[in-house]
Amino acid sequence: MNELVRRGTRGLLRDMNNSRVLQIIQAHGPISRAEIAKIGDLQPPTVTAIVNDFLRVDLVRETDLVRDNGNGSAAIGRRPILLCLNQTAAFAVGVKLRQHGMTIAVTDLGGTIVYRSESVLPNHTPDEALRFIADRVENAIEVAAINSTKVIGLGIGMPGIVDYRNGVCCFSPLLEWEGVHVTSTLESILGMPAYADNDVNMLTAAEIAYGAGREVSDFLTVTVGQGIGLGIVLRGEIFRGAAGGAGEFGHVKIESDLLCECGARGCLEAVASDVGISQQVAAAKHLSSIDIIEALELARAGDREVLAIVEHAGEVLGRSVGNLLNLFNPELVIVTGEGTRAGDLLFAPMRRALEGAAFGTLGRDTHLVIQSWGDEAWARGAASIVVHEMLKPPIYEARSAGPLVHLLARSIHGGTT
Amino acid sequence: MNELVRRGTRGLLRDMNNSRVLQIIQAHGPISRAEIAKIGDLQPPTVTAIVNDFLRVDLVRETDLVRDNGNGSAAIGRRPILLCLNQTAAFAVGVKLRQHGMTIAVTDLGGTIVYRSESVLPNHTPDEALRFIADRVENAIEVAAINSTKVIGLGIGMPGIVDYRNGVCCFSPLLEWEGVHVTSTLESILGMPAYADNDVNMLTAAEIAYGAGREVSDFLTVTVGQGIGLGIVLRGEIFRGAAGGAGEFGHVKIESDLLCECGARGCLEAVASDVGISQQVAAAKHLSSIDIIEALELARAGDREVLAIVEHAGEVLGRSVGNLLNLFNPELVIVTGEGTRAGDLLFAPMRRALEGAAFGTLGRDTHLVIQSWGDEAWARGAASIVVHEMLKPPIYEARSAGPLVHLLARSIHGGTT
DNA sequence: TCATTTAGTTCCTTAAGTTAATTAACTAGA
DNA sequence: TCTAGTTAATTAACTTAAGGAACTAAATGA
Repeated sequence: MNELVRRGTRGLLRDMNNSRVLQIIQAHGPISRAEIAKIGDLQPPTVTAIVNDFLRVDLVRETDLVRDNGNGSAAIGRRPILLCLNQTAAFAVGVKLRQHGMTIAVTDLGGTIVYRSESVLPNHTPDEALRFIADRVENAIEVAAINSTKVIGLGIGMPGIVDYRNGVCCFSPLLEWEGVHVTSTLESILGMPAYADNDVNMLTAAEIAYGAGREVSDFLTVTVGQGIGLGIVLRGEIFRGAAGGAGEFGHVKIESDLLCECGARGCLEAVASDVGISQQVAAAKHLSSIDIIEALELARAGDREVLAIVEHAGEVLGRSVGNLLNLFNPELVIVTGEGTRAGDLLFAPMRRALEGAAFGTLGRDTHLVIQSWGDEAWARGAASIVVHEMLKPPIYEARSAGPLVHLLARSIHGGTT
Repeated sequence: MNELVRRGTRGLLRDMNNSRVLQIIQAHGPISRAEIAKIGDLQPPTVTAIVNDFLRVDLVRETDLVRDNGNGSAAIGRRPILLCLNQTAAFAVGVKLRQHGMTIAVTDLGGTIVYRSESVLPNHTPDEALRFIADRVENAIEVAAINSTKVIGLGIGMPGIVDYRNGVCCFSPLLEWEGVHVTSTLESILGMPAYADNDVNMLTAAEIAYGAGREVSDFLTVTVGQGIGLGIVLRGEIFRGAAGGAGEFGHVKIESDLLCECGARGCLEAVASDVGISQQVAAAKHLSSIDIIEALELARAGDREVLAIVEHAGEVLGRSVGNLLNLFNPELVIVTGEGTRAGDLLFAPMRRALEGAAFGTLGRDTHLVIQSWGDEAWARGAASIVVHEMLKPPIYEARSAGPLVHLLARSIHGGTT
């Protein structure tokens, strides 16, 4: 039934508690050992031992911040030594692939981008493309002047269906990739753990690590832009489905005859994405094409025909998201992507339709966050998947030792520079 | 982020390996210790120690079955001692609540029903109803002549939204329950672990334990009958959503004006459930009502009008299930419930619509099983949730010690009867 | 100065996986 | 029939990491 769970080995205990302590330090800012023990339900000696490992690797640092009770009165007893994550103890590389280009970002553990580059992705075979990517990554690390032993891994996001567990790009029409073994190739060239994922999941990972999903264990990320995507977070983990194709939300079918880019008719994407809306507007206005921004200006200017199209898009989107609530019952839905610039034009009808479609009180009980769009989110997201892999409880079997194990193991030999 | 994972305590290792070994014995039939060690990636001494615990409690028994290589030629070396689960070492009680009645079933670990009873559920307050249920359960155990120390727990399924983790029935229109603390009440009366769940999830649990989902880690159970329900299995675990309301599939909205029993318009249930179909047929034939069986007979007799209604129901159902494939990407979809008696009348158009709605090759890659309907499935399912709780890896924090821990702990004091 | 309180460490114990050696039970060939 | 070879299962010694008690450190306040 569940052969994926790790067996009970001695190392598992330490791995789990390592992750537990590190996660607490990361989440609860400067914090004392005693407080960690309390929050994590661990024994003080265990915390001491684990923290010592982290201090040795310089992953965690002691601050000389003096305790303050808030009300100004100093508390009794020995002052705690506050610990915080050393954000620059390690770095992660994020790669976002597009149809003809790629963005590379190097971030520290806090998600701060320390280096960024754009490249044109030459039109080669998958294998050549991967070699090119690896070359650009090596170059980025060099130019960013980062000690390569401090790089804990590479996250790479791409459009299409990706088998995360095995690191294989199953099917990507835009890249024209099918069954490409992404991570194994990159790992063997670069010598660091690599993680490949669908691009929407990269964004979702950023939400888990730094965004609105930070405090929430079950939420959905809906991306509206050129296409419509969905990231699913269950129990604090990104859910990817049996073979990695979960969340093809844009190709959910609704009652409509509009032709989608995927070749099918009636996809949500064909009605409610930026591309879908502008195509509908172009057809209505008898134009060969129209930019989404111009289309929205027409709507804002009060063009009834265009308004109706956008409103309908909002309704359809709202109903589809409402159906998601029925299925997933999340605490939170984050809507993001370039499409958020449509604002209330799209989201007022969306909210209405959403409450109508959700079962019982689900529509009112679920928080909805419309998040304005930052272009750097993709890049941070790709890197944050690596950080996330480092922090998550190592409960399931993995292809290889995770970033944290690597980091701790390395400096047993290497010393503490 | 993920405070739900258990901390790394010494007992965790043994708990995890206990579960691992027991699961292997349960799944792989009569099996030797050596083979368990191989499959489970455990050391032989660990297996021996764990198996000894199980033998002491009589949960597992040694058989004198002689090894046979299949080709008749006896193998070299010492013959393995084959182990198998003692199905009657423990019993679980399952309760299925309906609007005005309840079914109680007592099963052994293999899911064999050893006792079964029906009761009318008197129309009382939730608290009185729970007392009544507890009374009937105690009676059932007594009449079934089972040593009460061998009863490992109670599973109770009900229509509506149930918070499984906290054992609370949040909202059940049929029972007129809202915020009822089911398990804590039953546990305190009966003195055994209790688990409350949505009724569809009970069926799904049965599929995991004994059905088509036995070998599959990600699948969906779609129940078609009076209503339409959905059970979601991810990584071998039933997924219940943030507050237990995941899987309100019957109230997913489609393009339709039909009024659903829930008060909303356009629910899938209003179009494609038994009730929905017969209501549509009744309206078309200008009858006040018609039985679903008669309606299907009309269709089989060739009534074009009725055929169109059933066909449309199948299409809508297929499109909705196809959308589920896009979202969950399961390996398998099991369709079950009374509605399966409609046969190809409903499922031929369903299959067609399904393939059209699923993205890319998802429709062809996913197995679809239409499962004929056994009435005892609900009852077995409720009990099997307890068995499932006993077998599953104890990775997450639980309200109290699970059934396996209970069983092993009890007979340290009690001896091995 | 000294009792009190909270933080953090040290040392010993204990549970449970790990390893290697040992015993058990069997087959096949000389 | 004896012996070498092989697989199964157990035993005993070892190791790791959590658990717990005692102890040191550092602060407050009378």
